[in-house]
Amino acid sequence: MHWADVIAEKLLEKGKEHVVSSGITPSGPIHVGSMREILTADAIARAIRDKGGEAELIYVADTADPLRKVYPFLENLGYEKWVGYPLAEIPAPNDEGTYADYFLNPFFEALNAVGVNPRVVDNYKAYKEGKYVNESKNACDNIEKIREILETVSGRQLPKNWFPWTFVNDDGKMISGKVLKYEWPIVEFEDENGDVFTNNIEKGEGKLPWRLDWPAKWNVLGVTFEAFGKDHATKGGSYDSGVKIVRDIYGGTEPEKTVYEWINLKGEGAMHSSTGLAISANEILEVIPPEVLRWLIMKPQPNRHIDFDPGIGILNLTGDYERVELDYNKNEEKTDVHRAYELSQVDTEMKESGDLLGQVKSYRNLLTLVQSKSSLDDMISSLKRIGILEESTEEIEEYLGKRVEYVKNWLARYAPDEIKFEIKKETPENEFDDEQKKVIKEIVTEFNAIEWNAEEIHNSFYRVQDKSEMEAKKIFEIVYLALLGQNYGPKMGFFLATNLEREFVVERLESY
RNA sequence: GGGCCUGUAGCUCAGCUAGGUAGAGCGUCCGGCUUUUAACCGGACGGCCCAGGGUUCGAAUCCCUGCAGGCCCGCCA
Repeated sequence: MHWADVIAEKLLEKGKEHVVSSGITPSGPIHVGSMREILTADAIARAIRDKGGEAELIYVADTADPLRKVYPFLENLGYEKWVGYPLAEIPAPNDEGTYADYFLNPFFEALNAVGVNPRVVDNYKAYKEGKYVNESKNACDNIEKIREILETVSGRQLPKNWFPWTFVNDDGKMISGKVLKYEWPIVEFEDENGDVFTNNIEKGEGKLPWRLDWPAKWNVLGVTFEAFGKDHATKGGSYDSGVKIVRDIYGGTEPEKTVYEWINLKGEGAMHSSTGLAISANEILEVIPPEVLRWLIMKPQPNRHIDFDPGIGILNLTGDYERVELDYNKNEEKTDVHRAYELSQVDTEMKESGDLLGQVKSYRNLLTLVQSKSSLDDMISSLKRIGILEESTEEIEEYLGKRVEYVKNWLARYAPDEIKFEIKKETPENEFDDEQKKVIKEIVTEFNAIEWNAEEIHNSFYRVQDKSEMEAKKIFEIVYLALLGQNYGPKMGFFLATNLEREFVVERLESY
């Protein structure tokens, strides 16, 4: 059984209705690794619904968190002065809206593209609206109990004057301080300079510290399931303390959990936006279709790490997906791999085979097409000319246009050189010997005689092989050299028939 | 120091929750389709299931002890 179904069944044993929560702090560009959290949650929510349960997917944006430091991507933008302020109150790098929105909005676009539509909870607003009042009061009234929990579970010593609240000073900066006086909902405290401030907890001036904030979310939102990274799962970590706090302090229950592994950039290590070693979710969606991004995460078990290779690995990833797609449509009996394919669909309604363009839509074939033709119109008329496409509709053009964009972007940004080629406008310099020149003549003769389609072109290479006793491989090389200036290239039949006029090819060959 | 995950065919992994004669994809080799930027179809080769112990009629699967790799323990997914 697919992992999402296993978890869903376990959850359904406990009840029919579920709240599946996930969340990320929008402190920078939200990268592919972060996608794993919400896509894992989404898969489980879908699996619950598929089995007749009800599931609501919630995304908590931790906009109340302070900016921790000046990240590499913030250097020289004057963010030093904003360190310590809530992300919801800091201006965006482009000065339009808040810092949090600046990073959240593109992420929501990405979520929308991959078919994830959670209810968004803005944590900053939630505090301001008093959503956490009960939990905050319980926390402030039970300092000693909480102290004991945190000290036992995490094994660390809390400061003498520890108070379960992160304060803000009059500027709105989040600071630590020493409590002078507490009388719900007002807390009076002193910062390290001896300045005295008051916060009204009821009004969300300040927030609960993380270890209390997380279980408060569980309680307020009624979370029954959450997938989170292993940093929170360590023994004595925030999940462990959260369990005790939600039970003993807030009077609720902890959610079921799944711990997922990180996504590494192949050969470089875990993605991490603060070190710049990360590819954002949006960047990836410019290079592969959304269903393939889902596939990247749906296929492996959550507890296995994923090596993401944006280079040649993209060909394997897309090829893998396309192979399973064909297999899915062929087989009645569905395996876990097929289930992973279902969960990779952007629309929950399964479409009839995605066979809109047959083999042409394959990433690999489009690589050839894109590198040979300058415009979408050219591509479409080529496809029509050789009969792969009977008639172009608006739907097809839009579909093909999107796929072409992915491939173009990949070629420009990540593709290794071996994959790239260019049809040379000027005849490339080649020193062909007599034998090769003889073969060229025979190729020209063949090309002039045949019907200009993929199959015939291929056949002609083998006829020349028989006549000339030169290996077909060598003959292919000659033609690649003449057209591309390199001794390798895309599948010849499809390539020539689709992309080049017979006259052009013949003329080029005759010029040697 | 504490913890989590992983260790099964050359590679990537499934199988382990509820023990019952070892699986897939890719690669390799052979054959076919008149063959290619790492295409398609059929077949074959290929594994002391990390090691050692235990439970059991029976263990890749459960328990214990090691070893190796990755990672986490700072409100970093």
